[in-house]
Amino acid sequence: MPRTASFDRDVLIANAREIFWQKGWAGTSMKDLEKGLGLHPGSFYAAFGSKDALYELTLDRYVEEGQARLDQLLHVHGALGALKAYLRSVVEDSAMPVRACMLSKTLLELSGQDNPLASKARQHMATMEARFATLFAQAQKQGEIDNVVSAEKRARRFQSDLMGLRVSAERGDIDALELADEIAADLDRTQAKA
Amino acid sequence: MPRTASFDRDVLIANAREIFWQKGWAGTSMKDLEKGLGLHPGSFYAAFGSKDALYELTLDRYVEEGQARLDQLLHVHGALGALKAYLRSVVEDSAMPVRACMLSKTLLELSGQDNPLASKARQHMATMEARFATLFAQAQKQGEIDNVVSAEKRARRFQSDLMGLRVSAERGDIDALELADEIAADLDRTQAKA
DNA sequence: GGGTTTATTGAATGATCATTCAAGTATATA
DNA sequence: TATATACTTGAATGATCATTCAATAAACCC
Repeated sequence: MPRTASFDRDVLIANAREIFWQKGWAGTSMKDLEKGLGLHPGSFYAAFGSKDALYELTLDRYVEEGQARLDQLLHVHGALGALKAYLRSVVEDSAMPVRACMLSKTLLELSGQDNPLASKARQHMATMEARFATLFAQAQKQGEIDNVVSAEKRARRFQSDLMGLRVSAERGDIDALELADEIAADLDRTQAKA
Repeated sequence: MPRTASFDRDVLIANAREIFWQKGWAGTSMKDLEKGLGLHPGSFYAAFGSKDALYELTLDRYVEEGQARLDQLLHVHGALGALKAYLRSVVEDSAMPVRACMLSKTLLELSGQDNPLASKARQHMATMEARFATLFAQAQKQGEIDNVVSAEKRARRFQSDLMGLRVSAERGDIDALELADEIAADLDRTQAKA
């Protein structure tokens, strides 16, 4: 029957994620993708349909990997430890091409233009937030932190701080690891109600 | 002598700031600017030189206005009160077309492409951070907050939290004002060393 | 190994991008 | 009112954008 494709779709999506993450949506041209993925237009469109469709796939992949990393940290450090370790990991992991969160980058670049990808980023943020809430609830249940403030509120604040940390890290002129540790240290403290 | 220009340059920069802030750098086309400013290409290039040059002007303007707003809040609420009020103001001010910080948007969109405007955003962030540090030092001097942690460190954390807050606010699906109050409440608490 | 089927190639498409510039127009002085 | 001077206009520029498609090449089944 037919000829088999010469590329590994999964690898291509991973490469595309790196390119999009670094250069942004508008900043990544088809030429960049063709060069980075080693694909000519015909193959590209046959495999992914469009630039936007591939971007969406990379966004999904990005979140899946974040969740997997969090699961792994949970297994090693427990709930509270995982949350703390996650803060460090996002600014110290040298495998990550960019410091800022890809969801934040997508949201900030595209929400003003009502691009559907911005909504997609919003949804993924909500998913991550829910994941954080589960971990906070677990930490509370195990007595690692108090339950003066609900796990949901803790999660929302955590994600906000996390995104701030990662924007700060993108600046490059400050000690992001120190900042991460400061945020992590706050997790231990009894939370005051706003 | 010559004919006088029919437009107010200051008003045009303010309009451009709004357009750029909302739609982003790549998301704003010359057509958008021509329409939004009521300027034809010739007039535009005579007045501003290039799209990038105007963007830089709007970035400067953006920071000037932020500083002015902070000065005003300082006069009304004092140092610590100004910092708290600033947190609220960035998410509740209906005159602001966008929630996310324009410096963050610029940095995240353009740092991956090594655009000089990203460096400009970085510089402005450092300027704002220094301004915050001055306010924290003042608050410490007046005994409004402890001095366990230096004003500079406080300022860095404050700006990080602020940027996180504003990215969160851009999502639109969470109560940003509540989040702002939570961050503000933390300013009163004795700061633990990381 | 021939035929079928699908992957690959790369030129072509039309749109839009930022920018330029020559021609036309209005104003302020003299 | 005449003229000099600068502003305004909008068509034209060449580059680059994402995407399409007809032609070519390769691999699998019979």
